[in-house]
Amino acid sequence: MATLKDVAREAGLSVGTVSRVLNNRGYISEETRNCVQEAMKRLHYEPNEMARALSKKHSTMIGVILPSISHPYFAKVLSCLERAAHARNYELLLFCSQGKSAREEEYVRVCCSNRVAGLVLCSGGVKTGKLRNLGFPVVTFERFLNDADAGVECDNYEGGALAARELIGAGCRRLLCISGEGEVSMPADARKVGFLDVCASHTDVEVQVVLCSPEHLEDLNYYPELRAFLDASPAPDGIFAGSDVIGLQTMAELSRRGLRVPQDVKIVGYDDVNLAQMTNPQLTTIHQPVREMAEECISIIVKAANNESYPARTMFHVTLEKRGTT
Amino acid sequence: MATLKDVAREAGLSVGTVSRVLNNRGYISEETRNCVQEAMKRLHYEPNEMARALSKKHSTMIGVILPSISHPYFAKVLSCLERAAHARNYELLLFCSQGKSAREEEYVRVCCSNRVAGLVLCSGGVKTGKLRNLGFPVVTFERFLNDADAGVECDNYEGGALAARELIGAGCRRLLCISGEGEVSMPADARKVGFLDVCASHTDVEVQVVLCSPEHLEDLNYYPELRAFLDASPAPDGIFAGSDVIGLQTMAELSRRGLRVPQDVKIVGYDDVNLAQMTNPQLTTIHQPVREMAEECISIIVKAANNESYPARTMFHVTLEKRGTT
DNA sequence: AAGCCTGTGTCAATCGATTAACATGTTTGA
DNA sequence: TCAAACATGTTAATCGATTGACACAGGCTT
Repeated sequence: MATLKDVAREAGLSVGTVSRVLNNRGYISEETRNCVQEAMKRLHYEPNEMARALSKKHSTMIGVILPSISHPYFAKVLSCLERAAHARNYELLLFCSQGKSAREEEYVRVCCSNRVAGLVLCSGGVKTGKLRNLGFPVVTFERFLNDADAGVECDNYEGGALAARELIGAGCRRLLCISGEGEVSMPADARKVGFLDVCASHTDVEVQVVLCSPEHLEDLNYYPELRAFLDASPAPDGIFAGSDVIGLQTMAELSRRGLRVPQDVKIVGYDDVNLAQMTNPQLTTIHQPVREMAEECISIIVKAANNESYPARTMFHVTLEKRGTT
Repeated sequence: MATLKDVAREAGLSVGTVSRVLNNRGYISEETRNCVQEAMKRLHYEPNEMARALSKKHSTMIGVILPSISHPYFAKVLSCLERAAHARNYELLLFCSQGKSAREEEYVRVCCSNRVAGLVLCSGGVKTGKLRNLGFPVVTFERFLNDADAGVECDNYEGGALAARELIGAGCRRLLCISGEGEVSMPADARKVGFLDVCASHTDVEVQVVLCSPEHLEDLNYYPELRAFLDASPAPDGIFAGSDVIGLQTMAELSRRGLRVPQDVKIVGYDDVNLAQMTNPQLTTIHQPVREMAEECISIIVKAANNESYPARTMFHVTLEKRGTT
C-alpha cells in the first residue's frame, strides 16, 4: 500500500504539499494538483483513514444502533440512513441490539472506541447517563431522550389519531388496537394514545387494546397474541395495527377465519413499508417520512462535526396512505 | 478521553505493562491485571481503535456491500452477518451499491482506505482485476468470482429443480418462471436453469419465462411485468418466483384477477424470508441456510486474519419449505 | 551456583497521516 | 516599485496505540 510519502516522492513534491492537495488547504496551483493526482493514480494510492482519524480526532464513520435489521421498518430506516450518509461521504458502522440494553451499551462503547463522528440511536433503553460526554453527538431516531444530543421524531400521536378517524369515518364501531408493547418504546405509546383519545371522543365507539411482547421485533410472529384475542372475543370491525407487519399478519389471520377485509373488518397499519403493497387488498397505513428523517439525522451529525449548531428536537408530520383495507 | 498513558499513570505502571494486559502478551500477574483493569474503569478508558488499527495494519471492521438493504432477502443476510461478526468482536461497515458497479468499486476503495479485515460482497458486478491485492480477503456471498478470495454459495440449481418437481408433482403442466434478470446475477440464473432442466425432462410440461428488470431490487415493484404477462397469455397453473417478493406480488395479482391459490395456480417462492409467512395461504418457498452461510463468510475472514487457511468455495444445500401455496 | 522462568520497567521506533511555524521564492496590481 | 497574494518546501511535533530490544530483579530448578 502506497503512503502519502510515496506519493510525494513519485510526484517530486513534499508531503506537505501533497497533504494540502488532499485536504484542500492553503495555496495549490492547478498544475501541482494534477501532478499529485496523477501520482496517486499511478501508485493506486488510497489514504489511510485510520491514520487520518487518529490525527483529526474522529473518523468519518457514523454508528447506527437498531433493535432489529430484518424487520422491514428498520431495514427501511437503515437503507435511508445509508443513502444519506454516503451522499455526504460518511460510512455506516452497524449494530443490532436485539432490544437488549446491555448490548446497546456495549455498542455505544464500541462507537466510542472507533471515534465515530456521531451515533444514530434507533434502539430503546440505554441507561440515563451513559450517553453524555462521549465526544460525539448522539441523535435518537423516532424517540426522544433527554440524555441524547438531538432527537428526530414524527408525530406518532397524530398517526394514531389519523388511524382512528379513518376507521371511525368508515363506519367501524368495535375497534381493536394491537401493537408491540413498547414496540419502539415511546413512539408506539404515542400512537396508541392518539388512537385511544380520538376513540374516546366518540361515545358510540368501543375499543380494546392488545399489547404484544417486544420480543416479536426479532421473530416477527404476532400470530399467538392475535389468535388468543380472536379466539376469546367477538371480532372487531376495525383494527389499528402498530406496524405493517402486525397489519399483514392480522389480514392473514382474519382471512383464515373467513372474515373479509375490508368488507367485514377494516385495517390500518403503520410504517408504510414495501410489504404493505404486496397483498390484495393493499394495506392502508400511516406513512412516516423516513427518508427525510434519516437525512435530518445525518445532517445533524455533519453539522456537529463542522461545529455548526443544530436543532435539539425535530418533528415530522405523518400522513395516511389510503389503500384497500379501509 | 483517557489514553493508555493516563491508565498507566493512574495504575502506577508503565505503558508497556498496560499494553500487555490489553493485548494478553507476555507475563502479567493477576494482581497487576486487576490493578490495570480497575484503573481503566476509574478513567472510563476506551482503547482508541483508530490508533490500534494503524499499528496493527488492519482494523476489526468487516465491509459489507449489498445491492439493496430494504429488500427482505438482503436485510436477512445483513442481519445474519451482523450477528456472526459481533459474536467474534468484529464490526460491520455497511455499503449499498444499488446494483451499480461504479458504486461497488468506490465502496471497495473505501474499504481499502479503512483497512477493513475483510469484505463480504453480495453485490454483482465489480470488474475483474479490481479485487486483487487489496490487502484483505474478499468473500462473495451467493456468487462466485474468480477474482475474489473465497465464495460462499448455496445450490441454486438444486433450488430451481426442487421447485419444478414440487409444481409438477402437484399436477401443474403450464408453468411460468418469473425472476429478476440477473437478480443476483449468477445465482438467479442457476435457479432458472435448474427449473427449466427439470421441466424439459417432462414432455407434457410447457414453460414460459419472464425476466424482470434488475432495477426492481430497489423499488420492489414487479407488478408491471407480471401484469403484462398475465394480460397477454393464458394464466399458468404453476409459478416459480425467483424470490419471495415476486412470489407475494404474484399471489396478490392473481387474487385481483379472481384466481385462487393454490386451487387454480400453485406458487413456489425463493429465499424463505419472513414475509413468506405473513399471508394466507403462506408461501411455499425454497429455503437457503442464510445464517450458516453468513457465519461461514465471517469465519473465513477471521481465519484469514489469523493466517489460517480457509476454503476457496463453499456450497450449502437448499430445502423446500412446503406451505400453503402448493 | 548457574541458569531458567516470571514479572515489570525503560526506551524508542513505527504505523500514516495532519498541521503549525517558518522560510523562500514568484507573481501581481495599485 | 513595493506590498500583498500565491506557491511550495522544510522540519518537527502530534494523534494513541503496538512492539521489540534490553535490563533488572526474585524465585525455582537441578
